[in-house]
Parts: sequence; structure tokens; C-alpha cells
Amino acid sequence: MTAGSTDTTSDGVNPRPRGGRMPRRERRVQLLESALEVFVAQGYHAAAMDDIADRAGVSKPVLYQHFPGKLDLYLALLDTSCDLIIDNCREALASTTDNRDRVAATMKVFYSYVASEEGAFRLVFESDLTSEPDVRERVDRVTTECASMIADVIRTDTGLADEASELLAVSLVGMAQVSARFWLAGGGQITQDDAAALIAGLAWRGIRGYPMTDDH
Amino acid sequence: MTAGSTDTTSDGVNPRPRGGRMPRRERRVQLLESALEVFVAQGYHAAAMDDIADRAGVSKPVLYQHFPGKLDLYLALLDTSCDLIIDNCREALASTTDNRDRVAATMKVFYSYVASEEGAFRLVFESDLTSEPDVRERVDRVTTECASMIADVIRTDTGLADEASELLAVSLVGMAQVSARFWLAGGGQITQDDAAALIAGLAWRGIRGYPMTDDH
DNA sequence: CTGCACGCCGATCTTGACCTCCACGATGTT
DNA sequence: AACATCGTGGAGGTCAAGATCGGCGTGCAG
Repeated sequence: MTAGSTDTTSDGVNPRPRGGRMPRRERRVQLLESALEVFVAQGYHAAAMDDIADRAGVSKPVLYQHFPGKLDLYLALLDTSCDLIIDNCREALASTTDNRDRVAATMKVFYSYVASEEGAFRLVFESDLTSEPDVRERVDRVTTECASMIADVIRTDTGLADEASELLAVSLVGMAQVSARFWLAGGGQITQDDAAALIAGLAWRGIRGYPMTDDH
Repeated sequence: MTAGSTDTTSDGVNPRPRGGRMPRRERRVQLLESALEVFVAQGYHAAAMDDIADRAGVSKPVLYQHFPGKLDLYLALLDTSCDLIIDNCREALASTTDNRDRVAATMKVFYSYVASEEGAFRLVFESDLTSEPDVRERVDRVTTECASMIADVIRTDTGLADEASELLAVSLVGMAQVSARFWLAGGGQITQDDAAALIAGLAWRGIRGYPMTDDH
């Protein structure tokens, strides 16, 4: 009655039933799914290749028959996660020409990303492998790419300098990113849409007046 | 001429000259300084206890005579780094009663923190040990504590609900945190004070109008 | 029925990092 | 000036985790 409902061995991640064989392509995507779950739940360092193999219901050698090593596996998942948020951000910015709606749509993208079932955002926003340059480059690229797209809008619509536009855009991305993460951790006191709308309002009030820099 | 100017053994971090003995208290702070340098430069996992000992110019056993283990050493440094930013944030908020100045002062705190020589902010904002609950708790506490103090001001001055105030405050902290980090990574195209003032302006424009929620 | 190919598994190797044991030299005392 | 004491140093143990090798079962062509 204390913990471990029925048969969990480690911490809530029970392996698949060790089913029979499977075609290569299918096995590969299943391995990717299992690896994502384990990396999301435990982080890179705490996740052992044994855990991933057990989670997939296979043995460790098959994992190495599909991926050269742990880092490659992680980078594959990280790449798809990074591309997802960047593409969604691009689509949100292109979905309208009204900047107020742009802000709202982009904020919704971040909140949806964080709220998605798989939790892939943890690879991007809470990675524990930033010492690896390949990982660092991809993680930073999410912020810089999203910010760059936003900065284009800011620059063209306000005439601010490049560096100022970039910094403002990075601020907005940071606001979206960490507020969404802590909204999720907060446990849903506020609806996802309400939270996104609240922070979108904050962001819009912040940038809507530029480039006039002075008022009190 | 390629690399390793004169005598560096690993990667640009040359050890101290293996000087003689030292009183315990002094040795301890020297070990903490050396450990901070190594952890900041390489992250937790990539940093070996040998590296820290070499950096301090002592042998490994003396390290274990001062700290029970690697994690304890890291947590000691992390605690001081977390307390530093939290205390500075508190002081900035208490330094004035004008909310516009409060925002500017708090923003300056984050930029100064990130720009400080030792780079201790990397332990807080870029830790690679978030899988450890002790570390995760401390890292998250920085954001939640700072946000909580800001949320108090927002709540009392606007009458917004608790959850909304907290979320807005977290957004401001996130904005400060990631914009400061990327400003530093950007290489100083903008002055520290200019950057802080720019983002403070963005933040102030965002929150100054609450709680009236509707305008276009 | 028999040989072959394919995918899979148990058991093992190796590396690397955290963490301690025996010798040495400096310091304070008589 | 000689000796006891204590801190220091190099070398080694342990263990976890990434990466790998021979054997097994299944399905199919001949």
C-alpha cells in the first residue's frame, strides 16, 4: 500500500511485456518513444541505457543495433523537439499580421508545447547535458531562432536597432518559456488558455508602444 | 603556438603552484573558490574531483577532509549563489517604493549577477544536475522566491488574484533571467546598463497598467 | 524434412570517476 | 639539536554504466 502499485521495479516506469519480434522500422520508432519517456522522466545522466531497453521491452544490444550510442539517441530526440517548437513558433507568427494576435498566438504555442503529453520540452528547456557543445548549440538555437523571428517583426514595425530588437525578442521568449514551465509545475490552478492570455497581455502591453521610449 | 600557452595540463585551467600548508579556514575557502571555478567552467558532471584538487594545488584527500563528497561541495556553492541573487532581489525591491524604480533596480540585479566575474550564475541558471532533487529544489527556489516577493508587490498594488500575480511575477523573472544570459552570450554589443534599462522598460510597460485588463 | 538467415538475448569487458591506505616532510618541544 | 605529531601525497579499490560477443528461437526456401 505504500508505493509500487503492482510490479514497478524502479520508479513508476514499468517495462513493456517483452513482446516478440518486430520489423526494424517499427522497432526503431518504438525505441525512440521509450527513450523519450525515460529521458523526460530522469534526465540524460540519470537515464541508463538499460532503463531505455527495459522500457522498450527489449535487450540492450538491440538498442545499439539501432543507434550508435547514447548521445546520438539523445540528439535525435532533441532535434525533433527543437524543430517542433521552432516550426510552431514560425507558423504562429505567420498566422496573422496583427501584432497583438501574433503575441497571443506565439504565447499559446509555448504553453501548448509545455503542456503536451510527451513532455519533450524538458529536453529543450531543462536539459542536463548543456556541457556537451552539440546539445548546447541546439538548445540555444531554439531561443535564438524564435527570438530572431520575433525580432524581425519588432525591427520592421518599430525601426529599433538590431541588437535592441533581438534583446527584446529574447526577453519575450524567456517570459513565455519560464512562465509556461512554472505554470505547469504549479499544478493547473489556472487554465492553460487563461495563463497564456494573461502573459500574452503582459507581453503585448510591454512591446506595443515601441519605439517611443519615454513615458511615465 | 597552437594551444596551451606555457604549462596548462587540461584546458586552460592551470593549477596553483602547490604551495605549502595553510590554516583550515583559509584552505576551505580556497577549495570553495577552486571548486567554483571548475564547476563553472566544466559543469558538474564533467568536473572531476581531481580537477578541483589540482586547481587548488592540493591532493585529493584534503578535499575529502573538508567536504564529505562531490555533491556536498556543489550544494555549498549552489546555496551561496542562490542566496546571493535572492537577497539582492529582496534588497532591490525594498530600496524604493516607486514600482517603476523597483523594476529597474531588480533588472539591474539580474544583469549584475550574470555579469559577475565568478560566473556563479551558471550553477543556478545552467545547472546540469537538475535530476538531483536537492539541486532542483534550490534552483527552482530562486525563481519562486524572487517571483513571490515580486508577486506580493503586484498583488497589494493591483488587487489581482494570487495565482495571476505569481504567474506575472514568474514571467518577469524569466524575462530578466534569460535576457540577461543571452545578453552576456551576445558578447557585449550593448552596455550592461543599457540592456538592463531596455528590458526594465519592457517589463514596466507590461505591468504598469494592471489590473485594468482591457484595451486595444 | 532440413539448412539458412534474421533478429534477439544473457553474460561479459572496459573505462572512468568517486573515494581511501601507507610513506614523507615540516613544525613545536625539551 | 633530536624526536614525536600531524598534515600531505601518490597509488590503489570499488562500482556503476556504456558498449559488445557467442548462443537461441523462429520462419521460410528447397
